[in-house]
Amino acid sequence: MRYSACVAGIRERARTELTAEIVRLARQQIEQQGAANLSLRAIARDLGMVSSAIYRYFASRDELLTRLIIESYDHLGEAVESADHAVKRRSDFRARWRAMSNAIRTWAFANPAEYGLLFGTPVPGYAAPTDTIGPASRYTVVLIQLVVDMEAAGHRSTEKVPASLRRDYASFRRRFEVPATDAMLMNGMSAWANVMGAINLELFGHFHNVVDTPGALFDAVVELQGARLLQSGTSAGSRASNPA
Amino acid sequence: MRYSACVAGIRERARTELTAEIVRLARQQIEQQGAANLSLRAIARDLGMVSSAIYRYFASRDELLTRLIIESYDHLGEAVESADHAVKRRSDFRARWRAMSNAIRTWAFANPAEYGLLFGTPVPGYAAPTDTIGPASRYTVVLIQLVVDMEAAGHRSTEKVPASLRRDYASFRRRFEVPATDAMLMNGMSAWANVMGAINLELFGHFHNVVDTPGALFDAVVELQGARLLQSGTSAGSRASNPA
DNA sequence: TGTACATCAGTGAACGCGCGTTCACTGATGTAC
DNA sequence: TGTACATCAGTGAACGCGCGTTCACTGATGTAC
Repeated sequence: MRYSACVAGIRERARTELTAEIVRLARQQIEQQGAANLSLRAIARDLGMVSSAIYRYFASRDELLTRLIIESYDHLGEAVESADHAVKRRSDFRARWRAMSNAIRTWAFANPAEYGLLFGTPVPGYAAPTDTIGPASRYTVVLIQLVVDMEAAGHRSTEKVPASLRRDYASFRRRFEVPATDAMLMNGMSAWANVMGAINLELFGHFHNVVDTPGALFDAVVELQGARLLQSGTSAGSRASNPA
Repeated sequence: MRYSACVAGIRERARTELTAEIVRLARQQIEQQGAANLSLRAIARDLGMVSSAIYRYFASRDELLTRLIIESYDHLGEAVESADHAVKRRSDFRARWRAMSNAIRTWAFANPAEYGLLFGTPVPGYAAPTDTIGPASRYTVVLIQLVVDMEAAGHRSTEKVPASLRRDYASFRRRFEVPATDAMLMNGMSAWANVMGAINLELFGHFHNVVDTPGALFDAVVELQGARLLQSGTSAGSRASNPA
């Protein structure tokens, strides 16, 4: 048994390989026909297996969907993390903001169906289990960290935060141990919504007949939003207000 | 024949009524199970008719979908228009911005599936015909008009607009006869993306575990964005910069 | 090293359900003379 | 006002396809003695 644990058992290895293959085919399938039409039978067909065989690997269609969602969130998170980490001057907040925004958009356009799975219309009849919460927050952690770092570097937002949000932000700070003021959180979330909105509109075709080079519009939105993030009053030197 | 044209023919009347009924049931159906699962047979069942009867009213499922999309865009457009028109002081741009943003959100939450139909993941296999373009732009016209009115009142945005967008904005101005500077258009589109993003995130459940009163967050985002729209340098008096 | 048993991947048939679309038809409503 | 014909809404059966999930089974791979 120690032996089999080392070599990881030929059966066990086949198992993980086939599981991965199923997931890969599933991803390919939603890329082509949308998540709502994900079909276990079609996957089995592609795999050259009988349809019921899938049930040796996933207990149900929903379980497979959950796996896809979790992996997608993880891929997105990874992309955003590594884009941020690639910015060497950690105090160059504008560059970091640009990097992470572009990472989200790039990932979205490289994997439109997966993006739709995460951020589009929820799949009817599917209720996301709690296991998705962790991975779902991964890419947002990067955004939050940016705000926190900015604050640590002396940036202070002067935006007015409505009273109704103060309690929410207080519990948010506690839950995720985020040392950031209400105003900065506010600012960060607005920036987040801005980027996600621009991507949604572009990816789902709402820039047709509006603008011919939507990529440029996205860049401009990111620049504008970045400038606003930084423009918020800084109590430390003027280090952060150098324009692009 | 003049007679039948006046009373609009009993047959004709029955026809328009049944058509409306089909659309109503279709809308009800996507509200419950999503647009991807819209089923002609189910509608016929609800109607107490045989499934093939639907084909007397719609040539195909896609035609019905198109009808739903067009009507939804129209309802949204109507809601946004009347919210804007309800603001009596036309120069109170902040109030108008608030009114139209809230109208979009209110409509979205009152008709989540229809909103999803318009702004969520596109229905797989469905290609929107050109008839949808007009209605689709209806609500955006209201937003654009706000920007134009602001500009006419002396507001000037100082945002830098990247060269790559200038040609787009030039043709946009020409096509829709919109007398607004690049910078103002830029600003308006960013605001648009911000509102749509916030609604998408909230409606599709991405504020869970982030904030407990997402409505308040939306309001705050709208206020922030409104302030930014107005804060852009004004060359006329200070009339527009009165805070809420 | 070899035998007896347990695990488990994949099979094939079936259950019970869904769907969009076509087509020849009946019978009622409308139209023209 | 009455008759002959055309229009058209709704029927019912069929085509050809899809789906998720269950279940008793075979036969290979792994395990314990």
